[in-house]
Amino acid sequence: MRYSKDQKQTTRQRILEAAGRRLKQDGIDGAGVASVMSDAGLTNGAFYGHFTSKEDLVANVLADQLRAQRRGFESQPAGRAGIEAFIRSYLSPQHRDQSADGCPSAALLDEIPRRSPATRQAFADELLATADDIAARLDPTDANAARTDALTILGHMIGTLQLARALTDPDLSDQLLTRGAATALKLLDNRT
Amino acid sequence: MRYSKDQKQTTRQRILEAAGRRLKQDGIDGAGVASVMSDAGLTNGAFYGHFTSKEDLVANVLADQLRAQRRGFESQPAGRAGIEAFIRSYLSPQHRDQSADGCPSAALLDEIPRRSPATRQAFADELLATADDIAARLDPTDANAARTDALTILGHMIGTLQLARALTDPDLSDQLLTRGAATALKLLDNRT
DNA sequence: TGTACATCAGTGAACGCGCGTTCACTGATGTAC
DNA sequence: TGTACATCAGTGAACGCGCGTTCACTGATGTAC
Repeated sequence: MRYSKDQKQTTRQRILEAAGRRLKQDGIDGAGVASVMSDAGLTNGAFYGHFTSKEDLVANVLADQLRAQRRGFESQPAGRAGIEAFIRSYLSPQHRDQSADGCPSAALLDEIPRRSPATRQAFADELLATADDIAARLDPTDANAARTDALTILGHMIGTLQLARALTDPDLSDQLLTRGAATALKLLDNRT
Repeated sequence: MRYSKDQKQTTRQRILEAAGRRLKQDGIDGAGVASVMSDAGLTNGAFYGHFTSKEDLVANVLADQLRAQRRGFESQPAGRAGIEAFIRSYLSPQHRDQSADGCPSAALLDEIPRRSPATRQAFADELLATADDIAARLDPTDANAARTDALTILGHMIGTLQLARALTDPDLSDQLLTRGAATALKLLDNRT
């Protein structure tokens, strides 16, 4: 069958989104091409019309997910208030309980160093773009120091969320999220 | 062949150690039973004389790795100085570059929530034991608040190390480690 | 003390299965005349 | 405008491979007599 003009791009995006959810839910190694394609309402074979390999998909999914997250951050209120809103929603029980819809870094960060150089670079580039978005609100006068501070806050948030997800005691996990968010806010205002 | 009295225990420990390195290097899904056994100098078949399944191995490896890390922490100087030494060595370039010999949480934390309930519980129990060790040095008078603070510091350290490993720019990664360590020490002394 | 046997940690080939990937094919739509 | 053909996104069966797991077997050592 032949489809309308931008059908292929639409399908590609559908695969990327289905893959985003699958990878974040099951891990990169745990998410098979067949299940991703099935989630996207397609069959195996169509995959290689859109991506050259699973690793090519992984790189594109990570970039796509990080861009989507960045768009979410950019839509927050300007300045410090936007960072605060981002931190509070990031370290919320909802985010903890909805990995498939959540931050790709929290779901997959420790798997990144094991991927191909191209995948690692795609991830690093997009993550730095997010860090720079945060940095621009932290301190527009010293981009370099602000970037490192933004990365430090991101690392703190990612590690806290991962740990909250790993704990089996729900009350303790809630307490960690609350404490972690308070700490992140403190890092915002006390950067020296 | 029949072996000396505690040969089996020794072999089991050898498998656990080989598996620890493999899992931390290749991820849980990425580390096969055959390669673990080969690393331990054994063949496939012997595996099931020691563990009932790969998942059984995973739970035991995580517990074993966390206990070993805790022993390392306990051998540090007493009090705050010991925590400081722990933080500095944790957020060092050496630790970043030697995942196989390093912290199991940094290598595997985002994979824990996808494992079986028994594995998750084993991980959570041993991690909390470490958190309580740290907490005891933070504030012996309020164990509950200190535990949450210890978890917050641990989450911060784990996320920072993971992020430093994921960055492709070595200078930026170094800066993040330095900044992350300074921040961790600040969290130590400024717990309110 | 010497011999026969039982034990059991470890061997290594084989199992079914799902993985990533390939490829001959389909068939609805756009294009040419 | 109507018909014939080319295009190409998607189908679905098949490929080799490595996975976790099973199992009949080996053979050095401990035990019994």
